[in-house]
Amino acid sequence: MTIGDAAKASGVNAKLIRYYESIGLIPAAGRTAAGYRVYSSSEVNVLRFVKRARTLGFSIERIQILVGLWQDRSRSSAEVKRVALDHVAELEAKIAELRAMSDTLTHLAHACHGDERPDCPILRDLEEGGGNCCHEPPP
Amino acid sequence: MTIGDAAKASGVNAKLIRYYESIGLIPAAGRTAAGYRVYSSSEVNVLRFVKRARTLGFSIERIQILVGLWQDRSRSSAEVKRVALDHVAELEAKIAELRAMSDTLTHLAHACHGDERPDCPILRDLEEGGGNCCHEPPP
DNA sequence: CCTTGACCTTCCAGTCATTGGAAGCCTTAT
DNA sequence: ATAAGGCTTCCAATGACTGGAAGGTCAAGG
Repeated sequence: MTIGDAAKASGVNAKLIRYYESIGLIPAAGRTAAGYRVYSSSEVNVLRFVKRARTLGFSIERIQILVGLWQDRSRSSAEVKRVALDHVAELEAKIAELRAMSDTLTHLAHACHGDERPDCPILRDLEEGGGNCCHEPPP
Repeated sequence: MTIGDAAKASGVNAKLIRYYESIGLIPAAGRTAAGYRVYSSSEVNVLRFVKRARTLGFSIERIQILVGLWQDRSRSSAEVKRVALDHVAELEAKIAELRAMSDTLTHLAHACHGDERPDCPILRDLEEGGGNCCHEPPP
């Protein structure tokens, strides 16, 4: 199997496979006499594992850990679970951050007429730093 | 006002102010005889605007548009609203993506015993590509 | 007057996970 | 023989910063 075949079989771009090899995420593939990389089905399985993990948003660093655990017969499921839950915590933090942004902007956009006039609460918020909301009376 | 003062006043790092200038997000500041950048309060206002917009997750590209609209007296609020809603749409798309990841992983982690044994549904999912979920019977 | 320390300047490099391109070699088919 | 397509390496770019090195400038204190 050449790198192109492995790419098709795993769903990971050939370019990306080389990159993963270069950063040490996957071990260096074998080579033909001409220098072409050669892949076995077990190496394709690793690539598929990596791809699925990326799809779930794991960082390369954590995927390295997961691959290590995957190939370690004496692993404990607790280790795997901890890595996964650490990632979930990061995802939730990011979601909360984006949620706050979206809610604020949605609120502002709702208050904006969206017509041909220049007056706009969105710009007013950006101008004032969002410190004083239009709905809260001054103390 | 030197760049350090402007940084304190705006909340934007001096290094970042230079970066914003280098990419053309803000116009080049005036200079003293010695070459130090000089800022007026109106320039600090622009920096604050940019900072607030970044806090809301706007890209530099969109902030450029927003600053332009902000300083355009003949703008229509509709234009501003469209930029904001485009961004909200992107935020929501990203949130949905992260939500899906988090939910999948939370589900898998829940199914994982998290003890000293090696058996782990999380690794099984990564291995199999998440294609066949444990709870769905085969057709 | 000189030094110290805090500022300012520019430029270069690295982050993260890719993606793109250029230049050149190898294999297969016509 | 040649053309197409795949493979190789290396370099550069993405977005939005952040860090550091090397050197110039300014105000205060000895």
